[in-house]
Amino acid sequence: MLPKKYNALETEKKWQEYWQKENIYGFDENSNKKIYSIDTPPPTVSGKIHIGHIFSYSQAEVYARYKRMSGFNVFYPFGFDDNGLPTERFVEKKYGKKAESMPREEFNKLCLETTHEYEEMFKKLFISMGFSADWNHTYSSISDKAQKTSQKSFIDLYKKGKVYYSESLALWCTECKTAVAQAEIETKELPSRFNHLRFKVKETGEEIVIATTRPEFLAACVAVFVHPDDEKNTHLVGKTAVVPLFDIEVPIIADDKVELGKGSGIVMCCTFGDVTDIEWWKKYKLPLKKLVSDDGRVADWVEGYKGMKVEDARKKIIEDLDAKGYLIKAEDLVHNVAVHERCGHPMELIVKRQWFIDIVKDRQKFLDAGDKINWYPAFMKERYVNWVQNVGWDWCISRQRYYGVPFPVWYCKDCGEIIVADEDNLPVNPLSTKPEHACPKCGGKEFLPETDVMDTWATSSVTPEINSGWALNDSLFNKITPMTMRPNAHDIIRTWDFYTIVKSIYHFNNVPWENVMISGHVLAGKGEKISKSKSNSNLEPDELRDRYSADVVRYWAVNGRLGNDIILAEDEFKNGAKLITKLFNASKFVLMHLQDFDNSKEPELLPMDKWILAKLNKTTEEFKDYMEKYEIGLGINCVEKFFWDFCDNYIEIVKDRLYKPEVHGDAARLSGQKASYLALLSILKLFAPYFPHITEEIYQDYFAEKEGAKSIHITEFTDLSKYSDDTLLDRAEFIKDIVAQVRKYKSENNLSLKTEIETLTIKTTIKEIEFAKSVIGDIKTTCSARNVEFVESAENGIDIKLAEITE
RNA sequence: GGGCGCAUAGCUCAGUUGGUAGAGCAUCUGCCUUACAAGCAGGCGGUCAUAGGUUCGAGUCCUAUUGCGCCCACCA
Repeated sequence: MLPKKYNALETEKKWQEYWQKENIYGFDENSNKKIYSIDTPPPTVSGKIHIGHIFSYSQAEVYARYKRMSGFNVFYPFGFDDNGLPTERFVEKKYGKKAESMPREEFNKLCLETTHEYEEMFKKLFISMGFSADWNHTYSSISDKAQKTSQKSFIDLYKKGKVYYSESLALWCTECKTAVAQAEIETKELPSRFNHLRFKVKETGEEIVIATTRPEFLAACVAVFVHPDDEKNTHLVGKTAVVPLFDIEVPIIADDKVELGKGSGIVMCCTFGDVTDIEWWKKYKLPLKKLVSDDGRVADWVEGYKGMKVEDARKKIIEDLDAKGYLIKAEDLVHNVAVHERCGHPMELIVKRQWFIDIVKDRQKFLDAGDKINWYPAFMKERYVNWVQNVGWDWCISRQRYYGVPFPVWYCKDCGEIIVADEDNLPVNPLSTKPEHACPKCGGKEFLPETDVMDTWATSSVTPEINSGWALNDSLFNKITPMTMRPNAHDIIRTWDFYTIVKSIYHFNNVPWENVMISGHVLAGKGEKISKSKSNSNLEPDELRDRYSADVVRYWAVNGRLGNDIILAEDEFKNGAKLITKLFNASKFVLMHLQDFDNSKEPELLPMDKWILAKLNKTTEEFKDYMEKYEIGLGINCVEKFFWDFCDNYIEIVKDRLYKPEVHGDAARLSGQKASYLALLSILKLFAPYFPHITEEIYQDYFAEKEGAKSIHITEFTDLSKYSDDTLLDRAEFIKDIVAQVRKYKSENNLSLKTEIETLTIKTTIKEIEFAKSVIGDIKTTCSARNVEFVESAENGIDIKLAEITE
């Protein structure tokens, strides 16, 4: 028997342990059921799990449960992204030590230990939220399996000519001292100054004014540009400009990339202050002057400023220019600067050997792949398309860092030939091993290992391959790929989704998944991201779970529109809490009356009993329609709506029949029992994906024994299609309407709902009367009416004659 | 500058083939009703951002405008 009150915390823990022990959610490789595979996002192990994670992950979780109960063999792994720069920065911050301050091996060991500790915490939290992942299929991006997969991916792309090693321009973070990819850049508004500088034209001695925000690049100035249509300045074209302070002579060139009307209309081109500089440098084959070094300092060849940090050099050069009269004026301005998303530091452009994956050339292929995937919600596809169309750089995958998947690569010490590891030997660490054979080009036997590690996305972009055991030649690979669904939040469409598509297209010429389910973000306020500094400990996932229960938090997480950001408002948890309480109480009522029920009996059902099942059948159909469109919020909405109808109307209607067989007869009671049994069981199943704990509690209390399943979560939704009856649905609405009118009458007259009515006169059309007469017993008990009369009328209405109050 | 989303009750949000505006919270009135007072019944509260258009009918479709947000580009 269910207790009087539901103790969520205790109950939830109990069933979580049971599910683990009984391996309820394990993926069955030998099953004949159709497979539904999910490419679960591995959360980055670089801090804690916030409510935004729970929000997003719960949506996919509910979907996994829905598919499992729809008869699919669900492959739902779980992973952790625990390598690369985010992890390094996290560990550096936690211990207050920089990676370069200790031996590489020591640092890597520290990273590994720290991440494992956090992964355990993450896992516990997700389990406590009722996640039905198959915890036997967990993966970590630093594991041997992931490294092997990632290296195999690299080698495959290398062989296919899609990976290249080149000394070319890279986006460089002087704070993290590594190259980064375009996708890792954010824009930030930073204050700056527009400095108007005096240049001289060598041939005529004329003075020209050039405005720049980065005067420290003067020494690396390689040309000056004007717009070809700028009549004011076209006479300068072909002449030579003299750079102040440094007396460097550079050509003046016309190019329509110059923006008319900005500054003086004359621009300097340095290597490299911004992206336009690169374009001009390439287009006009200008010389290369490397001004910024790896650590963000001015190069040694720049007299007077060498070794200074770029920001310091900027200050000093402005002073120097001013002192010598070259600075005409300076305006303060705020402009958008490209910064590294991990550290917020402004990016530099430098030339250095890096490993790249060739993506720009194949944009169209990636766009085509995007077309083949179903995006839920559909408009999120636009973000993908928008990003792919604008990708301007090949994907730089090498990072001059320490903790990550190593490149399976050595270089011949003699001739520089690139030696790639043998696939059979993966994973390899070139730092501690050597190639098996001499250099194929020169026969050299000495090698230099590649010391860089791969970008963390280079590994997380092969999660379908890691999960399916591609690198292990696992039979699972063909079974579960392409995966059925990829869930993630919209911020990583441009990174995780895009890169995963790139890899899949290059490796298999196929899409990685059939469907993408995109979630929104949880915001702290309007347009305000949840950040660590703002996060309120009251609204941490574990706090919310303890206060409201995991089922309630899950309800909150799915109850919105797919893909939409939501503002965290604690009031919204009350909605779910209320529903849970109601579900428990209603179940308690139904089960109380089912203790002597024999489910094998098939009684002829009374009209209102048929009605509730017909209505539930319709609800189930609607539910499934929404779910197939990944609209899990709308799915539960329609179930919830039905459930309140069930409580407010059906239970009230059937109540008296269940309590008093001596008055209404055993057949009337049995009919009510049958309908109640089926209805509650179906309701529990429909709620089960959302509220896995309370539904299991109720199922185990009564239904498990009758139905014979080990858990409600491995049953399938009840098929009630034989009760489908649209005419009955209409007819029954009329009965509900009578009950509502009676309730309103009593409420308006300040009467208790159980106040007895001597005669209830129902005025309506002949058509409605017919049906109403067939359920007259139910009307009497629900309204507490001794007599019910019918009067034929064009308009619906009721008359009430109260019973005399007898003391 | 390009792309996308949002605008509905005091608050937070639903409303998906166009058909009489919904929920929770808040507020007011009443009710101990053999599941539930952490409850139940009922009330108050909305020219569905604005202006046009399509339609017998528009919160829903189209066009324009305004405000807010996100992504991308720009960063001399």
